[in-house]
Amino acid sequence: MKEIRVRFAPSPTGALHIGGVRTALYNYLLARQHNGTMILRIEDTDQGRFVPGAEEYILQSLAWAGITIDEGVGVGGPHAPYRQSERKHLYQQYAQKLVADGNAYYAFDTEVEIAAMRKASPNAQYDTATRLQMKNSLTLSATEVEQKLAAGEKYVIRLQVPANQEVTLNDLIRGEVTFNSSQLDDKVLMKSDGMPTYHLANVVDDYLMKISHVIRGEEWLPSAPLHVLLYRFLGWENDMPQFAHLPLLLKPDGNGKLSKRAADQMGFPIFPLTWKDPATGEVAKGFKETGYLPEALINFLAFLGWNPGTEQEIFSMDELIKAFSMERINKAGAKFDIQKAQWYNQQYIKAASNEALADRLLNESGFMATLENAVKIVSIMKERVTFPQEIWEQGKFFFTAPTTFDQTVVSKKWNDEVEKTLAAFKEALTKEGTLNAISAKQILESVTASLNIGTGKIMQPLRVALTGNASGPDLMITMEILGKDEVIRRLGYALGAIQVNKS
RNA sequence: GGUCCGUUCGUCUAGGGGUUAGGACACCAGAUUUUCAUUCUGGUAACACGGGUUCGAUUCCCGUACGGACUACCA
Repeated sequence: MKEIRVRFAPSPTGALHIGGVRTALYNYLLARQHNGTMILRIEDTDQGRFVPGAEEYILQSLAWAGITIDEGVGVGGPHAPYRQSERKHLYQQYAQKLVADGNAYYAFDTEVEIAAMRKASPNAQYDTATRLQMKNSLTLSATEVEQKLAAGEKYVIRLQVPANQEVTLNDLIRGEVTFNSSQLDDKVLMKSDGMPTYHLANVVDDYLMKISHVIRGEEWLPSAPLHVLLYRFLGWENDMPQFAHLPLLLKPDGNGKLSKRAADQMGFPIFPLTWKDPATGEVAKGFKETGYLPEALINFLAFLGWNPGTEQEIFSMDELIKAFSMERINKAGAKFDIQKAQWYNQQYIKAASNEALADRLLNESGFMATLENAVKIVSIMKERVTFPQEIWEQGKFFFTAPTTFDQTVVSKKWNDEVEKTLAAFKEALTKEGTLNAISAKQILESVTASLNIGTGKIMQPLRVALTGNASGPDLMITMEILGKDEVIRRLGYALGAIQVNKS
């Protein structure tokens, strides 16, 4: 079998969209499964849309997601450079060959002239039907063309699409797809600024870089026959890569392509990392900063449009690599269900090591704790949260003594009897040595037994006194983490601050 | 408008000429838990429609409807 060489080829026009991450992922999965090569090529042929920082952002995003690049921008390789702007000199010769062979031509039309042609009839485009009314090397004499070129007049090179030919491509996901060439327009291959368009550049580069599979979004399907024609005219049809057009990621509600606007409305991220638009200064929070674990996001993304055919839902990257297959990619677009993403994240948080989570707590929460305590806090909190930061948001009381107390519990359960019991508990604690979850429970039980009060009556008030909250993790372990002195201190404060219900 | 692609629970999907149409998320109920969350158990819920082909179609074929993508000197 031919060596698998795939490429992810984004253009640096802004932050990498989550759909782009999935495209990169599928490419990566295929490459890794076959010991192939994953290539990153930057398609920056549109100088007008270049956004500073975008390329670096793409690199960082892929790295965060765990998608490693074997060859390309950032790592180099035998086909360098991998930035199309730096390959500019390569494309002209292929355009020239197409012109020489009668498969492309020079066109000198102005924007205004083209607009007028389009307006003239309903479905007009620059194609076999209209090209002879336009200003190009097909309608101008050879000397006129020479003169215009010599005079430095602006021109583009357009593909001369043959009339009425069936162009069929075998898409790995959709099977045979056939187009009639008469529907295709004479796409611009070389722009007037000397840069190639996407169509020429991607065909030339994929050929030169020996790409075996072009895996890209479905939005490219309509222009795929054009690319087939290009391979044919360039004499590369036998080396043409296999095409696979991926189903689109759709908005969660309604229809249409998932967009930043839709994501903003629904309140979830759409970029892997936080992105600050250099032009507007607008900041968009990323999946990473929202608290998504890269492994969870990848697992979720892999399942949007693909599934292993088994009932297993949790897959590590290595498992995905083993299980992945192009045949099992779906045809229909998939709505982006952020709730499922959250569920995945929750699963991965629960499975994450306490050490790793403790590390994040210590580094990101701004709270101080011993490593031992951090590990304990994380181990009881991680079962209860979806995102890492919720561990310290919901566990804030571990670090800061409460000054306000849950009013519902106070008004319903705080009374003289409770106060007496808590005071006795506090008293009993002072006589103890070290406090841990087991001894805390024993002391509490002996106090409640001696005062003849049900444990159930005291638990909620005790929790409120200690944490301010009506609910939370296991109270005995909470006390162990707080430590004896702190528990006594908080009890003392609560006893003084909370008003007894006089009734 | 034109071209192309698509259509199984609300969502992601499995399945495939004869099935109680399976799983997961979400939702609902119950159990467990000192609380909340977790966990466990159970439940509601789907083959877009119309023709064919067939003994039989959700599955194959053709239409229709609906949805989407594309329709730039953007990728």
